[in-house]
Amino acid sequence: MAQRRPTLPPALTRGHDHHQCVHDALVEAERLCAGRDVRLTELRKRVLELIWASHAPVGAYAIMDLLRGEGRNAMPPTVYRALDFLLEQRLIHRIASLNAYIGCTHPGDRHAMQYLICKTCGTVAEIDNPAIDEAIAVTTGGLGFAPDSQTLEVSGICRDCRDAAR
Amino acid sequence: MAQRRPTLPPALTRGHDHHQCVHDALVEAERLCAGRDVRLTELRKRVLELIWASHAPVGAYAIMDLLRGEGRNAMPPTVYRALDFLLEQRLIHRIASLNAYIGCTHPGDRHAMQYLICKTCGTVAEIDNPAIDEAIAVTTGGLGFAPDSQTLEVSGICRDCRDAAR
DNA sequence: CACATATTTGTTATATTATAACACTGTTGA
DNA sequence: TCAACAGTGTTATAATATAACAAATATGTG
Repeated sequence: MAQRRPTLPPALTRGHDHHQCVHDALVEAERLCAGRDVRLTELRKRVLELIWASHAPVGAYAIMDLLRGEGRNAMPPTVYRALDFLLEQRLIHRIASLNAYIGCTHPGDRHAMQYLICKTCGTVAEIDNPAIDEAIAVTTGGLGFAPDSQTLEVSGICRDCRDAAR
Repeated sequence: MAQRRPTLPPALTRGHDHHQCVHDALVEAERLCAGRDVRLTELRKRVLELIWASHAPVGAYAIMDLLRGEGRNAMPPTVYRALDFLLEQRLIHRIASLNAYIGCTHPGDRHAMQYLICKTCGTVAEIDNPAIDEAIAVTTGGLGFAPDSQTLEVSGICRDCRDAAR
């Protein structure tokens, strides 16, 4: 098994082409859904795009307002059903401590959720450190606990905000 | 600095004296609050006791119902304020993925939240594995991210429930 | 003790997040 | 063509949490 290197979180990658980044995420989503034989409908795709467009976690009701802003008469179930689909397909994640949703940066491979949440600017960075997973596996294994999903949400202040504060 | 050994979570310790365990938690809470010069009032103490008595995470509205059951006319703010106090004093933790609260098993020392949540029986085990903290510290340090709080919530099936299923 | 102050609790109202239930529409395949 | 199913619309409501202000209780000081 190839060792994964910790990925540099997009939100911490200054000056990236955000438009391109959203586009790539949509293309990848199309590809994955086609391969899984599930339908990335217009609505689902639009919700995914709105989530990616912010690059920060978005609440369900914020998404609803955005949809309404474009003339669609969106009610909560409409949004939540789209979110449920995207969550199931692991194209987005839910950040429980924020009641908000964010695009998954590597939706192809099943993986644990690991997030750094900046309290100051609100950006969230998805990290991917195998060492964390291993440490968790040691503990769960020792206790006979069979994990099937997890979320790690670290709240703090990102480098940019710390630099700006000085 | 002394190396902490992973603690055996109370919920996974079969046959423990639960009454004693609740009592100990309350005594420890009294001690900590006295030392910190904050007031563990009757209401706050009762809420803490109700949370400990369940040994599984309890929702705010469940606590409200319990208080009402004993004649107290509890409204949401009453409960949430008590919860806020207990959270601030780190006598309880909030499990974001469940919108529920649970007693902290070692409230004396500031520590990261690490929980194993059994989907079958609903019990939650607080774990304390320094290796997880270290792995997280490596990543946050490398990214210049200054963490100040975190939650790790692992959902799965505990040993007892797996054994019972066979 | 008496009083001023601050803390805690009560009360009313409302915000925020999420789901249930059922009707309608569109897509797919026989 | 039409039966079956998946997806979306619509109405209502559940579950979780907070704002704002009033009343009660505790604490420190003269």
